[in-house]
Amino acid sequence: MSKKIASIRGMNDILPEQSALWQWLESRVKNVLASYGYQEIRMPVVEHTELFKRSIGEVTDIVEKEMYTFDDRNGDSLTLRPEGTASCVRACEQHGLLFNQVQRLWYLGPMFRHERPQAGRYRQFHQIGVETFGMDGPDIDAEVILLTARLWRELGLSGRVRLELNSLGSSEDRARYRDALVVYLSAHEDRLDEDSKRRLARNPLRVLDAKDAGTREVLKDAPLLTEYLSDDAREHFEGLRAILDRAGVEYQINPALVRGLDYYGKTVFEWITDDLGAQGTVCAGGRYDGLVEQLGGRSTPAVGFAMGIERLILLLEQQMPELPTPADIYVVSVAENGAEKITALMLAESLRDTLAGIRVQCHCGGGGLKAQMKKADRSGARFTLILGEDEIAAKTVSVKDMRGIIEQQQVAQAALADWLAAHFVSGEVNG
RNA sequence: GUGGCUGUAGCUCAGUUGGCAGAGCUCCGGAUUGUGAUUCCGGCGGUCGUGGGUUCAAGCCCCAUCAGCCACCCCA
Repeated sequence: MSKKIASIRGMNDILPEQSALWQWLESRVKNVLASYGYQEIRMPVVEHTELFKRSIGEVTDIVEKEMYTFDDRNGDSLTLRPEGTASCVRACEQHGLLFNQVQRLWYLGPMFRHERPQAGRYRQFHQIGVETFGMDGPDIDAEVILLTARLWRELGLSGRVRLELNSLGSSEDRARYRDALVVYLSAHEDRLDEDSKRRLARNPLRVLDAKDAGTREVLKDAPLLTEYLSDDAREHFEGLRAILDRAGVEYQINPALVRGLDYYGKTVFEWITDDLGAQGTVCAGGRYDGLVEQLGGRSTPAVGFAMGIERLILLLEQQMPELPTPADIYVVSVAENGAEKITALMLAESLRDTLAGIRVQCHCGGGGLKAQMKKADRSGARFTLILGEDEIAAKTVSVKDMRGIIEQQQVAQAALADWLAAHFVSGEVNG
């Protein structure tokens, strides 16, 4: 026997048993997005490496050590997308979707980061992302957050996630603050833990959420980001808070909330759960007014977020919503071939023609009636249709209610669709 | 990239101080002819993650490697 080939580390198959939940999640999310008038955009999974370097930031971990980058046959450096925002901006810009107009978009798909796999973190993972363009007021920030709040209600996760909020100010505000912070922290560098020293050099704002006690002590007297906010940024943030308060969305201001990607400014937010171990962030986003220009377009305000589908699935698995089984009707016939089998297949076909939305599974392959009944049971079907010699001769079919509520009976084949429709539609059966 | 724990049947796991590889579930078949989820009986199924080493003998001890889980880093 030759050696078996396994999937790539951190890149998982989603098996039928799980895909039902994925589909349930995706359809609910899509409904909510549609209810806000958002439209889908689909981008390629591979882009020029340069796109991510310019958007995410050269010195971020993502770009420095987590990207799947390779040379195309013509020598171009290509990268499997580590996130969707850059691609989305590129696509919109490339097709003129941003000039003098407003866009509300969403996408769904796999992202790739070469990290060590862990609960809720994989090398190929899936995000549902939302990006809006052309709106600079706090109203759109609020809309996007209200949308996510509705999502949690729709998924039954409201009680398990909390919202954290912060404002990073404009990019100039942030730059001034960063300088002040670096000056302060450098003066106390000897009291910082190793991680924070490294961050100080690479991404100073991230020192803010250090866990080390000594570092926290130093941070007590550090300059505050809020003191560096421009009036514009401050008003924007207060405007957003006013809307959220009015809408009854609860949140916590977290001054240490600093998104890892370089392009964020002003509003940043995260939805966090405590039920997933170390990977608590389930949805994160914010405003990135500078990114479009940074990628060569005209200055365009933008707000967006992304949520990790695997993490949401992990949460949902803990509370399993009732999921549909594969079939509503299972068709069984006593002979593996011959008249019964042909009639069974034809009957199933005609039911699919007539009964829209009803799922009919026809038994194929061998097995006695007993075995076939067992399969019928496993399929979750409400009714099993039995075709044997007697039924063929009489042009009928025996209909068995697998829940035993309706007595088994013979129904004329010609009247079968109506019989089933009546029982499914009447509401006495919920398929 | 760093550290800790774990890899035995399709799945969940047991396996004594090294001495011929086990259970439950699933699957398949049977318990009077054409009727499922319960019950009873039987059967299929493993080079013990992989590669080396120690030993008369390795699932068990040693080394390496791969994978999974958990945490750090980072992030959805």
